[in-house]
Amino acid sequence: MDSSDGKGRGRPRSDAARRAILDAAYDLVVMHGYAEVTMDAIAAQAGAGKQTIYRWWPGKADLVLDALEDWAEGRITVTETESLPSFLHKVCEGATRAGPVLRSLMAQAQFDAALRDKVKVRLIEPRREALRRCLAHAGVEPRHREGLVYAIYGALWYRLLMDEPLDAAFVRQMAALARRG
Amino acid sequence: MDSSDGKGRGRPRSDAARRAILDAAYDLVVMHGYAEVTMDAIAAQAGAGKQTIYRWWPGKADLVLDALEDWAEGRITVTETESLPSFLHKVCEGATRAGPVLRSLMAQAQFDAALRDKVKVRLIEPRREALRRCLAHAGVEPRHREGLVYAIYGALWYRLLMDEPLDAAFVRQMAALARRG
DNA sequence: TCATTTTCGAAACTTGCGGTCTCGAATATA
DNA sequence: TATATTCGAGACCGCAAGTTTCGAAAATGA
Repeated sequence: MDSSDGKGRGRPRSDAARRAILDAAYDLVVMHGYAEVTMDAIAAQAGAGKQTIYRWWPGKADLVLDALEDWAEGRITVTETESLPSFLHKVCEGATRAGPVLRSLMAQAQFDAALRDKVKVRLIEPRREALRRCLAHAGVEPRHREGLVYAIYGALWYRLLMDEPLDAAFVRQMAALARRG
Repeated sequence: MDSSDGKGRGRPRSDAARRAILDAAYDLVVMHGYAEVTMDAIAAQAGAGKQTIYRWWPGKADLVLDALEDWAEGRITVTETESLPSFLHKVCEGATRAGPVLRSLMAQAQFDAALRDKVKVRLIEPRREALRRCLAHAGVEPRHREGLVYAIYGALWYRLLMDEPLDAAFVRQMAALARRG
């Protein structure tokens, strides 16, 4: 995304097209899976030309990353003072809904170091930070927090990637892991 | 791999070609990364025809999975009575060495349910079982074991996929997680 | 008002790679 | 020696990512 809102001379960018493309990308990937969704299909679904996509996004993966963030916007309502089980429940719910998108992004990131950095900065790190605050608020000792962050988000991704459900049992398991100590 | 050692009539399968292909696949992927390695390159490096590859493996991903297992054979010498830190150290070492192969397999598995099942059965599950036994031997209470299996292997994969090192600090972190309780 | 600039949707085109097909030579059995 | 199957090699196909081209639309500015 290159806003370039610099008010040039020509026809301004169509924000409607931008929205349509983001929505089409997110919806199609959730429905059919990343690999099955072609750029032509996204363009067609959005009623846009492919060039309009490639002018603003460098490729499929970056588009889907933006689409995911756009979708998650506002939906991530983690209040500061939230119990760990409640936090985990919300995170698991969101991750399940956006599952196909998350998985495909993580997968593509393995073939593309630049994308991997973006995923890390924009998806991974902010959520780690949120969990750290939650653990702090839950009274977990500082020296145990970092290990728990890796254990919890690690297990979450591991299960997501291996098609194992992020259900209530899993939430209890992780909450129990944090509690003892 | 379809052994088909049924002693048919024609020319027998060249085991030298099989070995050369597996070695070429593993080496090339470790060196250059999965996405950069083409089937033509593997065939050329192995001095084999592409048809010889496709006769015995259904596709690139399955070939690489076999190549990984072939490489790991014998290298996984987890003795029954091993301390958890020692176990983790060995696992991290192996995972680091085979890192590019592991990552690409996990990535490809996100686009291919059949491959995902194979990875789970042949890579994931056996190692979970080994860790379970190790935790049992270390005296971890049964009700905590399953959560720890997910936490530890989850964190390991999470770090592997996010390019974070599986170093001594990580081993200590996970060992500490298992110890408290 | 009208030239200029930039975007738009649409579609043809290029490229690269996974995978298939074909071929003659090699190597086994019966 | 006839048959069957593999071998290496390379031409070939199909599909999707990404590029280029085109005429129309929508903004600026003189």
